[in-house]
Amino acid sequence: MRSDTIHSRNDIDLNNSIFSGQTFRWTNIERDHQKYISIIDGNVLIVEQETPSSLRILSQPVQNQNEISRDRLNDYFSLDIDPLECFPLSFRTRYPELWQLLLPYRGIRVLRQDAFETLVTFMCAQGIGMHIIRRQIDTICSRFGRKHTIEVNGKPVSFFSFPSAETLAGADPAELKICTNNNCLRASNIISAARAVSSGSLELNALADPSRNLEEIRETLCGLKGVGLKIADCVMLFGLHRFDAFPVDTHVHQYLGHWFSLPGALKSLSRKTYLTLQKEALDILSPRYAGFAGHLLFHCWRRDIRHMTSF
DNA sequence: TCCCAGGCCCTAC
DNA sequence: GTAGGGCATGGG
Repeated sequence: MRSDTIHSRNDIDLNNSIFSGQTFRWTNIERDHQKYISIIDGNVLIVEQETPSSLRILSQPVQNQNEISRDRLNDYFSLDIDPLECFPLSFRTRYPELWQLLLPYRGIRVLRQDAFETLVTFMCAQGIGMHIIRRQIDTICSRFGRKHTIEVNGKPVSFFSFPSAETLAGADPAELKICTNNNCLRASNIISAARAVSSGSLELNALADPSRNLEEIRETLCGLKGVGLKIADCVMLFGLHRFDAFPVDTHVHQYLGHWFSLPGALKSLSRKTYLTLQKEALDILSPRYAGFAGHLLFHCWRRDIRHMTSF
């Protein structure tokens, strides 16, 4: 297994940052040592904290694929981005108390994840708690993904990769329903989305072109059954690596009212309210990094104000 | 028991 | 255009 170390200008806290919610595919295998495992680009990766600003990564390619490069890891963990610089000076001066509250969250990264995996993940995240979402993804992987067993400190550890679009396109709806919290409609929608991707009628790679217009991408994604504004924005932020995409979920809806007193936050989150709130948020945050900044606000809100511990 | 959790969609008005 | 209910389950 190859070992590598990647560094960041900022502190990185694995337990409190990278894995705090934006991905459901990293699993803690050694809580005492903060050791996590996942599969990225056909490589089994084990990540642990080396120093406050560096990660030690053990990687092993699966199925004779090439080893993952250091550049790719820096890209995946978005170490090219300084989270605090995602907030404009106007924000820092206008909201000094909130700014102080955000400083401990400087280690939070928005991972540049796989688009299809992100799409399915957020299709599983409708109106239910974080632990059920994680359970759904775990079950999808264990039933439809490929099993990999590697050795960690002399002990075998088994892990499942996320299934391909082709695999989910051919999934039995009754079996997928077991994975989607018994929700038939959700299972059916995921199969439809997988068929769109595997048949080529939905080209996620083309949507990842950074020169493309956000609204145009969102319109395409919203053409899928079971995908609305929020899920489309999450796919753009986490799966298409568009840090300018700003999803408004129930928590964002709440903090936009609490911290910024946006009048739209008092209304229910209809399509119209969603778009209004999003536009108003972009006036407060830097448009280029609104989604990245929003992710720090999201976790700060959940942990410091709502005192939620799950992620 | 009740409310809400990283929503979406359909119906009634 | 907006409000309300269904989908589903579990934790606080």
